Amino acid sequence: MKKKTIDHTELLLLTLLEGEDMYGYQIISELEKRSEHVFEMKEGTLYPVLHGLWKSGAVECYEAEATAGRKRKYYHITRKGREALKVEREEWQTYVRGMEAVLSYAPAVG
Amino acid sequence: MKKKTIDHTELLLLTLLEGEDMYGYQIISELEKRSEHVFEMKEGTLYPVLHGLWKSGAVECYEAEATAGRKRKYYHITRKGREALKVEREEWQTYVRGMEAVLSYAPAVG
DNA sequence: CAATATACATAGAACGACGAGGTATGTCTT
DNA sequence: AAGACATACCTCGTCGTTCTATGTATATTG
Repeated sequence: MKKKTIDHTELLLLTLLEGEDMYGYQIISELEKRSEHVFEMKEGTLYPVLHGLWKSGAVECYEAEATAGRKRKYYHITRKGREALKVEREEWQTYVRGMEAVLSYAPAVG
Repeated sequence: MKKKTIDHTELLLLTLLEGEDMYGYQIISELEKRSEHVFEMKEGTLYPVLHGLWKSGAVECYEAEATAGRKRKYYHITRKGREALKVEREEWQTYVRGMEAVLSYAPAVG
């Protein structure tokens, strides 16, 4: 546990994209904002995962120009992505339930 | 997120050992029991982590005979281990807080 | 015009967890 | 008594995930 990993990266990304289409850089700043500075995702983490989601069909991608020549790649969640999100959300809940059970364990009498 | 990782292994082990001294095999079965079958830690995961905790001084180790020639290695949490546990417990809580904040995010009005 | 922020991307290293394999003893069944 | 199964320990190699470091390019600000 030395390393501070973020984990559940896909769950976080799909959750953000469920609300609205976003581009990479925006995802990083939104994630930091919404998590109240708990998560500071690095670009080296984000882009490979994002591309993986695209390859698996969980997100679609389109380019848009912001100002002048500044190009952004927006990502849009697909039906497949929403299904994956549902599964991962349930896995997360199971995981937390397990952790809480162990952390707050009180042995049964006897 | 294909792989079902246990993660936070040290936190789980130290939590168990805070309650009572345990030996490896017992840790695995206790963990499965207390987590309501969410965690099925493998020996290939457990022993390296356990040895790491020993090397870092978080646990002490002693041998005891169970029945006949059956030998068990019991692990006992140290003061150092309790301190580490406290830190990891706080890190876990921070992590969960961040996750919950993102997962249940409702944008502020405006 | 240099520094900083935005915006994308990848390669290599580090680390965690697992699968597969190994050793040995005790117990239960047939 | 043999074989299967559970207990109990252990390690090595692999794989997946994340980070660090680095690279490119444009826009803004001092």
